[in-house]
Amino acid sequence: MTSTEPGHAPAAVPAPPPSEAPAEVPDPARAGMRPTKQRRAVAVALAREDAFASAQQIHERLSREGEQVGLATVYRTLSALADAGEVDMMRTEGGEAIYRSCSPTHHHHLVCRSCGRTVEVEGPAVERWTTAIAEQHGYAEVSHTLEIFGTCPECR
Amino acid sequence: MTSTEPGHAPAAVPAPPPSEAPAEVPDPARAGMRPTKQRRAVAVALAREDAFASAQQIHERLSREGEQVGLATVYRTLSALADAGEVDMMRTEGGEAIYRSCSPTHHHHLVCRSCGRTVEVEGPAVERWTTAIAEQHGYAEVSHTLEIFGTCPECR
DNA sequence: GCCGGATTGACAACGATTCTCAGATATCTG
DNA sequence: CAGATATCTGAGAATCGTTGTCAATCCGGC
Ligand SMILES: [Zn+2]
Ligand SMILES: [Zn+2]
Ligand SMILES: [Zn+2]
Ligand SMILES: [Zn+2]
Repeated sequence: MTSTEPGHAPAAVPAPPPSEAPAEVPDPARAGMRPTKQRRAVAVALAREDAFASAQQIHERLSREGEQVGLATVYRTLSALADAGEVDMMRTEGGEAIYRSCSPTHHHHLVCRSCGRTVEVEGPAVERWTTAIAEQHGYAEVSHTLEIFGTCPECR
Repeated sequence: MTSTEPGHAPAAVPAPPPSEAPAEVPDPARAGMRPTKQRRAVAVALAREDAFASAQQIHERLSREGEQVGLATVYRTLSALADAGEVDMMRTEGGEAIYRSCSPTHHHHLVCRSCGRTVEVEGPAVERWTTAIAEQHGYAEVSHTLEIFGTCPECR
């Protein structure tokens, strides 16, 4: 996992919040798209984000940091990465699409309603339950969505 | 619940899909809104629907059946009923808001990707799990969303 | 029936997302 | 490396679901 990091780790790191994993940078190429400068910029920007972000937010951040990427391109790139499974996509209560660079395995999210801080969670039991329920009712090709919302410790 | 039907039930009914509960009609009044003709029309239309429906769909159906209700009113009514908890609201993959008249208790949905046919499901274990996970991470005021998608028997 | 606040509806306004298409680029070929 | 070619980009127009505006209408209570 941290294998890409040069092994210079000092012993006294200030305890990086044990929670988050080192946000892997989504790879356009891996998604079968040409790795253009713009796409890489979007991927990197998203990887830096520690919460779900909308296309507009990413675009705004890129602009603010000098990276000139057209809004339409940001939309296209995020949408494509999501389709390819390189990033996770969910919708705000208002219906806006928001994206996040997550670990590659199937998981769900525990999201802070206030600051957006997100924890990835896994629930094998739930996975089994959804499949079982669906099959019980004769539904095939089962998939599901599951998100948990709450107010994180920092925000209380 | 079939009490509004005259009791002429022959023994050979084509097996009404044993699945569905008798869709209760959402009550505007119960939601603290004046029970106007338009609102009742929307409520009834929704209750008749056996799948999630969008504001536009409801509006279209009403128009087709003679009931003249402004599109804006349909939007306002559905949104208000949802806020009041009289109906369930979820979003399509495309972000469109869709509504359904459901049983009043907390539940989730098993939805057919193709025809929208919906089964209400309950999972006490999942409820407990989400709460536990959230508290484990220090998140408070926990809520969650969970939907299961698949292709129903009729659509295969 | 009459009054005042709630509701409606036609239409404008909005915000997010997608489309269009000419010009810039990445990749491939030789 | 140059040229051919398919892909990608960006600015702005266009879509689309949804909400805001506001005069006309309706509802419930007196
Ligand atoms: Zn994720
Ligand atoms: Zn928080
Ligand atoms: Zn429901
Ligand atoms: Zn179906």
